[in-house]
Amino acid sequence: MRRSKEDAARTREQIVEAASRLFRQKGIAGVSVADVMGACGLTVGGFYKHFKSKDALVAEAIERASITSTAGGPREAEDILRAYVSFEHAKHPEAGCPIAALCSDIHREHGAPREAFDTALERMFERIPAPRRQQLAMAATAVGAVVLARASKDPKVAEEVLSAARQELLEVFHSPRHRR
Amino acid sequence: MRRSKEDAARTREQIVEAASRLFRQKGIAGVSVADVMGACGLTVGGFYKHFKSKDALVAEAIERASITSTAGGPREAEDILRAYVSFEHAKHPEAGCPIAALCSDIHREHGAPREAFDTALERMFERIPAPRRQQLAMAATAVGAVVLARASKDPKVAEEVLSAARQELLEVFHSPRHRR
DNA sequence: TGTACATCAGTGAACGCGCGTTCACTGATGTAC
DNA sequence: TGTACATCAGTGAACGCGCGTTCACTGATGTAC
Repeated sequence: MRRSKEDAARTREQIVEAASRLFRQKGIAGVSVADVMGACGLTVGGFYKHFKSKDALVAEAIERASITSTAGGPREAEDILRAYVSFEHAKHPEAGCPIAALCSDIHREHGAPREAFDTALERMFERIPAPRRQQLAMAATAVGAVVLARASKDPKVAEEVLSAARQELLEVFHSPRHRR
Repeated sequence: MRRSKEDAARTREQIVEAASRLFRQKGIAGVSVADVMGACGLTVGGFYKHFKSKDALVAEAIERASITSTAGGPREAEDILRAYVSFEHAKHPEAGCPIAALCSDIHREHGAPREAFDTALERMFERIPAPRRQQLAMAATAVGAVVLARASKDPKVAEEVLSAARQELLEVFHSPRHRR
């Protein structure tokens, strides 16, 4: 039956929120529209009252994740870096960076999800207080470390990779080569 | 109808080869058993005369890619690095590093594919002539750069990321911090 | 070396299943009078 | 303010489709005599 405008808006928010967590956790192809709706206590059919297609939701979920995953975290560049390249982050993709979580899913996508990802990528670069060249190199190291840590079965190797990348990044930050 | 032992062995090789290229290009979930067999000019049914399951093929395909993707390339560490963190590599996942191609697919897999990937990962680390800590950090940067280059829609950004990572890696290689 | 038979690589249709999307329906909400 | 009606959020079944896997079948290959 029909719901009030406020209820409907709240439902829509819930769907984006759930999708944003589920996609990061299980990948885009690994989560069905029914999974997302189920996580909100709803049934599949209602989905299309809120979104044109699964792709439209994917795009919104990426954008949402790209904004909220950095909110409430540390403010200082070094602390952000330490939090990003951490075991905690590697262990919890559903609450973490959508770029690290979806980077190899995304290059098979087209249209809106692709563009949302590109925007998220630029947003990430901008958050690193360094000249462009180092923004890019540091982003590569940070994302690579998290992705490899997640990929390796052995948590000891995961921690090793993260710690190595963390050290490397902090050295770059402190080296005379690094100019703000 | 039945084929000679030699023909059958050749077919098996063909399947692994085709799978190894297709999985790297389109992801594990993006390639069906029928796709692989079709690429070899065969029909689906015959697949199970050669492999227990799709997963068994995935594991073999990863192992194969991990060995062949480095064969025939440059021998010198710096040249290997330059070839790895290149636009050419980013543009051709099907012939490149299976780790960069499948890193975010893999952490949803279990069993044999997972183990094959772990082995490939260790193989990659070992190929970098540096102390363990730097092997890991450099691998993270290299993989991260290729993955981000592939993820970004704009080829200019892709080239920027690769070039930044390449420079960073070469500096680490040449810095006094780097000890063989 | 020749013959009879078992083996098995490859075919093509079928299986159950889960997917994204559509649809007729329900009934509370919102609106026009 | 009260009433009649249109709207539309959410339901649950159905759609066509592609998937991994199974299966009865075919006929050349390999083997036992």
